[in-house]
Amino acid sequence: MGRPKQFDPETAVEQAMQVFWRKGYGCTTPQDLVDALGIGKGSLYNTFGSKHALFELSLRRYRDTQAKALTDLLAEGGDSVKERLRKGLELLVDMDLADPDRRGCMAVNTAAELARADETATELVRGMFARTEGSFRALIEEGQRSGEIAPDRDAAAIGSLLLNTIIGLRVTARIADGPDGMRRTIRAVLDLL
Amino acid sequence: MGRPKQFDPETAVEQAMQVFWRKGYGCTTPQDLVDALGIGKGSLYNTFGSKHALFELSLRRYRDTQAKALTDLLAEGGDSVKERLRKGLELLVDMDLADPDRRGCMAVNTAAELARADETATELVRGMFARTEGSFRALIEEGQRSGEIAPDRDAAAIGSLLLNTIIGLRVTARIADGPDGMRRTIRAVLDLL
DNA sequence: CATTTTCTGTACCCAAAGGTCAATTACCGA
DNA sequence: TCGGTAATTGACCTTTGGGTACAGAAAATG
Repeated sequence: MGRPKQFDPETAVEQAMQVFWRKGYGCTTPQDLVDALGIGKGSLYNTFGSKHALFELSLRRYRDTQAKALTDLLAEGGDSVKERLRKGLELLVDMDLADPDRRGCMAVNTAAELARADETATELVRGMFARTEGSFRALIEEGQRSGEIAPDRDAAAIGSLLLNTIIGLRVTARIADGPDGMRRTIRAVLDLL
Repeated sequence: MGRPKQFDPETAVEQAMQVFWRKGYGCTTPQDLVDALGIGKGSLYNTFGSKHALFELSLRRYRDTQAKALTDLLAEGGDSVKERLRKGLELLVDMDLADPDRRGCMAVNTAAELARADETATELVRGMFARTEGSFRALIEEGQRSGEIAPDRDAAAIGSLLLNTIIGLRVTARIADGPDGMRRTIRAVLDLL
């Protein structure tokens, strides 16, 4: 009962996520959000309570859409493990560089901006990183079972290395002026596998 | 002539750098700076002109002290190349984790926060990254000359990989709850060399 | 239709950001 | 010792941040 919302909260969170992703938490103002969501400040605070609460929802949404897309991509069968790795990394770089705002990864940006200052956000980022690391590790283990990767390699360590690699790549995506350095990085890491 | 400054500007920049490093540019307020430098707001603006100008000085100072320390460390002779690499990476991780504020790397944090919004800062960060990448590459080439590293490896690509590795590590340092993941990453990257 | 309940838009609020500006103070050289 | 110059202090200013309060609007229920 009562008056129904004139806007879709999920859509609003999606739009808020885009803003936070581009500007970071600190540099996003209530005005930015009001403009982007196309609703009044009253509705915004009535629905979400605070800028921080909306940020948390945005970060969760990022996890459930963007971060999930990466793990799905890696889990997809078809090619060989190494080929999937190569495609995944290159797709990531291409997407990051194609973004006109060069936002990189929202989780990485949040880690750099809010670690130690926002425990909830930090924990969400930790979770995303752990999940991605697990996907990489599973992929390596699959490669070991199929004989594509030497079985004496430490799959967990290589998983950590691969997670670390994409974190670095997505920071670099924010400032790189071209794809060359990042492609070299990908080449090096794949050659070493 | 005229009244001499009651404070040392270099010391002030150093203190400002510590604040910006910890809080980032956006979250540092004039009040924070006034408190940390122990001078009045008038003196601050009279001497440095603006928050942004002081930030730029701080970032340059970071480059000339912190970033330089890393390249110096890598250039130091003595051990074998791989040993120097291992020591350099482990020292970096230990230092980052020992920092009670877990500030990570100011250049990396700046890239995540200000890329696209502050061209001067972005350019400074690019410069630091390029210099570090060059140091790594030089180290690899030294290892190739000494026969420690296979000469058919692409030294530039491995340099990119190593730069990318420490960028990732220093983001991770901000949120990691322990050293294990980072140590695994180091182990993996060294094993692969 | 009246009522209840929730949403919406506008006005408003306080603190702080980022900075400016006299008035004052301290030094240097003549 | 005194004038000129530059640094300092602290009050002040405007805008914005982040949010609240409220009056009215629009539905579900009876």
